[in-house]
Amino acid sequence: MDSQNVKDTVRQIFTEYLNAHGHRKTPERYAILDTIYSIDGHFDIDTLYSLMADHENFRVSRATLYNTIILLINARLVIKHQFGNSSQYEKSYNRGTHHHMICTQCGKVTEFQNEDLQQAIEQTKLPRFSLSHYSLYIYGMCSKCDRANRKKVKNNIQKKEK
Amino acid sequence: MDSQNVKDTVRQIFTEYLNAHGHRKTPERYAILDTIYSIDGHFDIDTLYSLMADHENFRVSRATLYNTIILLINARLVIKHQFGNSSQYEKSYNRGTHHHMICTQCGKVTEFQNEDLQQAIEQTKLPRFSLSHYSLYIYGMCSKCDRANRKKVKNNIQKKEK
DNA sequence: GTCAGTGCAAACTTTTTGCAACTAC
DNA sequence: GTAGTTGCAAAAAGTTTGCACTGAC
Repeated sequence: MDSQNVKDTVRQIFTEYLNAHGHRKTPERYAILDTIYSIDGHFDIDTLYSLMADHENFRVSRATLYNTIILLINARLVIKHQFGNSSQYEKSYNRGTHHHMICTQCGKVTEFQNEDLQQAIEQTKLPRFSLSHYSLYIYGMCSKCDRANRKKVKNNIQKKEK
Repeated sequence: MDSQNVKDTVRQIFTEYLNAHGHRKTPERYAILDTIYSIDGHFDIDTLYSLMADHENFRVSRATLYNTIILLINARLVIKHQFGNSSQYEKSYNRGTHHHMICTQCGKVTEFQNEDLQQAIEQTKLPRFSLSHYSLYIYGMCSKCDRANRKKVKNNIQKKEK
């Protein structure tokens, strides 16, 4: 499915959602949806705000962004993550399942895919719970920070032995 | 392992960590570690702050709590979660690995264990990354909300048919 | 015309930071 | 003694809220 096709489809899904819930179909809402579906990977409210002002030439307030994102989450068109300080979001329609590695030192987030892992999670029997979606966050140290840390520890041990 | 034993062990691990990284062994840090290992389940900074003031009779500033928690996370004695608005923490030593189911309706967080799932995640090869811990958050609907929802939908349909 | 939705600014919450005082080493 | 830590208060960062105005229905 190409990018324009996806945008059309999600716009339609959103329209149905808005109708079903008695919400108004404002230009702001569609502009936000469009912008989000132009972004690859994660974004936060601030990034979205800048993107809309700069590229879409459609200024919306942060309050509206927060309001609209909640609708989009409920319509299952956006998912919310919470690593680092600010909430991160990403489009969810037509996007391959992926997991996240988060470096506890530098905060860098890397995505990776793994079919076996995905299957294992999705096939798990859950006690009295119906799964809608999930997030797997793997914390640890990226190779860069790991190297820096080893060096530091080594130095401290040497210092002590003097 | 009984509770006091665990506390002694984690204190020792922390001491080693502090030594290795050239940090000082202050009474505040050990008091915080002790308090955390007296808590079952999740807690946030504010709860920890109150607990220390009320029960331990050891007042530490929030700034120190934030600072120390970072050390404890790096020492792998505490893990951090981010559901809801504020960060949630929990002790991690000698605590069974568990996953989280979060109800998107009522926000209730339930823990569950699953050996197969745990193995599948831990045995996954990660590209240029050393795992320290991970969090699996499964979103969906708990049985209670699910029932309430079905009822509601049923009522709406009946109402419509009148 | 009405009321949901928007923009703006203020309020609020959580976390970080700068600085003086303190203390572990 | 001195540099890492602490406490405090101020600031920053992210999000929510109240209110007047706008525009979708």
